[in-house]
Amino acid sequence: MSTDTKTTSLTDSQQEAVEHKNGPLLVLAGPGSGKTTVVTRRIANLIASGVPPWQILALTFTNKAAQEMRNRVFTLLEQDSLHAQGLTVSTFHAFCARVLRDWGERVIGTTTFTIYDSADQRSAVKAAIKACNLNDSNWRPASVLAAISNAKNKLIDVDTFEKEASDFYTKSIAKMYRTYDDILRSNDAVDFDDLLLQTARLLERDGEARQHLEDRYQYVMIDEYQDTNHTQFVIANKIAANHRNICVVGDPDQSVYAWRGADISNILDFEEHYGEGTVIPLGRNFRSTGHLVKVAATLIEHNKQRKEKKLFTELEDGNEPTIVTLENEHEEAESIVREVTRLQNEGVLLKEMSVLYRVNALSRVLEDTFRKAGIPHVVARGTAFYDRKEIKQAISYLRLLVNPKDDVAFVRVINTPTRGIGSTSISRLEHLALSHGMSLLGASSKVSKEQGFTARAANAMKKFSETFRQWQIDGRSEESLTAASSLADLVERVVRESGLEEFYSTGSGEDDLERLQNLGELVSAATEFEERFEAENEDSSPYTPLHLLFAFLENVALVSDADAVDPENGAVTLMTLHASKGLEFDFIAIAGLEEGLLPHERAKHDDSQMEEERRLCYVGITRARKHLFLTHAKRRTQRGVSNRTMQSRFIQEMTGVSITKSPAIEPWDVPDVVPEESGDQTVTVGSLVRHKRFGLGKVQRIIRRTRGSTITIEFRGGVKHLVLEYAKLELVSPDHNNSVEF
DNA sequence: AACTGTAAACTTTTT
DNA sequence: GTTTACAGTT
Repeated sequence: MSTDTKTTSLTDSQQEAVEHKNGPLLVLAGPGSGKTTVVTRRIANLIASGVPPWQILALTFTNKAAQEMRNRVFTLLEQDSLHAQGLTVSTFHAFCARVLRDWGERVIGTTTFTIYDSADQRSAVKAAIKACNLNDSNWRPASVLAAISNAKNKLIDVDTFEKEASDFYTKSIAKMYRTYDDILRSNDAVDFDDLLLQTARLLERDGEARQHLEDRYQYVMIDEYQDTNHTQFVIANKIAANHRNICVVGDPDQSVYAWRGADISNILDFEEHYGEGTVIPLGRNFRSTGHLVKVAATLIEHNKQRKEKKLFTELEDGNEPTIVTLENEHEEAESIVREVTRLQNEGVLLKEMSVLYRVNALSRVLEDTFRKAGIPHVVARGTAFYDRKEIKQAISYLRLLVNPKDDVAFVRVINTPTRGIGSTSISRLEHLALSHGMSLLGASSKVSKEQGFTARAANAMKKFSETFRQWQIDGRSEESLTAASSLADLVERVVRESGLEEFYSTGSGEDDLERLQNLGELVSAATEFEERFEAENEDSSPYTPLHLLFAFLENVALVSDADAVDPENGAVTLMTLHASKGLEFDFIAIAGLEEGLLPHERAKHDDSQMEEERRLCYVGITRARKHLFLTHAKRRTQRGVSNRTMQSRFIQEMTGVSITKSPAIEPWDVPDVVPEESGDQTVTVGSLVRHKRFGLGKVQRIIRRTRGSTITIEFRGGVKHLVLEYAKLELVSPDHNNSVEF
């Protein structure tokens, strides 16, 4: 809630939570109950009552949540002209990364580790499966990884896992778990789960580290406590073991991450864990109008494994939620776009509207429809930029620069762009590195023809390692310490001297120009990061470019989709239900309320998973302040095939409260928001057409078939042969001979 | 070694 | 409908 100031009045329970100082405290905060207000005011209150800010640790799940909390505490404190110097507000993962930067030597043997993303994890686990001589068609990387991740979330390290393994399956996993971890260790790398697991192990095993951290953080706060896993519980619990000043905030009804190892008993058993703890329920909803609160409450009451909790509001009844049945996903998207337009005319701002869905795959049709209608929109995908091929390549160069032991990064870049080093040369190098106990980059400087390398490969490898040596020397140089943009300079230099820039500027590929621009954007991102970093660390000693690069890469590794939600831009936000947790909008549309989608197919045969789906729906509904628009389509095309659907059981469960069911839209009722591009338009030889990716082009030739007609078009970047039905061409100027229908 | 085209798997949700 | 893996070709 943006209206938060020190003078806003609080309810008695809110007040009690804010003033609670010592001892364990659980705040059971229903949706819209002013949770963030309570947490931020409590922090401000602690500081005002004399607690030094650096003794306070507040943990969240996303960077965005951390940032918002930090900002609001700062705002509160400024009015009292106090300082928040040293206050730690961070995500669990970023906090653990920082702890391991200080103490990592004792658990993982290094403090300068690289954080592996899911693609890196995949490479590592594939290597592990191979090293264990197991068949990788029986052992799919994804499921092995899931098993390992599961163990790590439950604080089961390799040794423990091995001891407990009894059957063939578990023993095989144990073997791969060990090999996988060995690979990570020899590469000086950790995965996401390791950040938590290794921190927990540190706290359990190392008295000195534990002492240091519990002395430093006298007050611990955890947001979204229902989403913590066992490992996170142990981390918080160890830090707070002695002073017991732990305050957790959460709502069991909003627990939607059990699939990722979140352990709901953490919040349910809080009172058992901390005998004399205080529990404060916040049930009054300040966010949503009456009808919406009622629908949400009615739905969640269908969950059986649930602590009964009253959810109520004193706001007016407001609008009734609308449920609409549509023929297919295109009509669905159109109906949402129309509703957005209608509300926009009523004065609701686009940035106060959001469209939610169960799976990312649903975003495509919605996106297309919004684009065609010309309505500003953003898809919340913070990770998308860093998933791009060219960005991954550049990042791999940078990672190898700060961590020469990162063999996964080495393999990714040694021959991109191509330098005449193929798979045989690489496996030869791998053997060489293994027998000398060296990293691949280290070994690459030592190759010679005598070891069986071709002259071309040997020279290319030597040149490659020499480039890195030079970057390292310059990255450590004291000279650039005072330079205003040392990090951006370094990134730019790596992009250039790695050959990536040249590769994409001279390449013949159609999206090369875009890729080149993205590389430019990476440099801008580095500049931005550098400015922010320096503003936040003003009084620290100057950093070398390599130090900055280290921090930049850590930042890149820990971005999430939810971080991309920017309330400042005037656009409708499209995102998954999961990503919407913790946010609120005037208008919420939820698409795809169908069996198999919401609830998802995989939850159908498991009661507790089904309840999680219901909670997910509940989370979505409770994001809305004033308008709720629920849709389902009778047919939906997924993976290229159209299927009949059944409406979600959740729709039935919500009836009994006021709901407006709009009839399906009749064909003649479809407004002109979405002009069909094809229709009766024709493309002919000589026509000017526009293609989404290739741009403008001239039609040279058309080969007609009943299905799959091919069309030859001359674009600026070259001649292309496309299948007419799929090309999604836009006619720019028609020509009237030899016409062909779309 | 590098490039090209086709088969197959894929989709739940994410730090 | 998209991405990745692999096989075949130059």
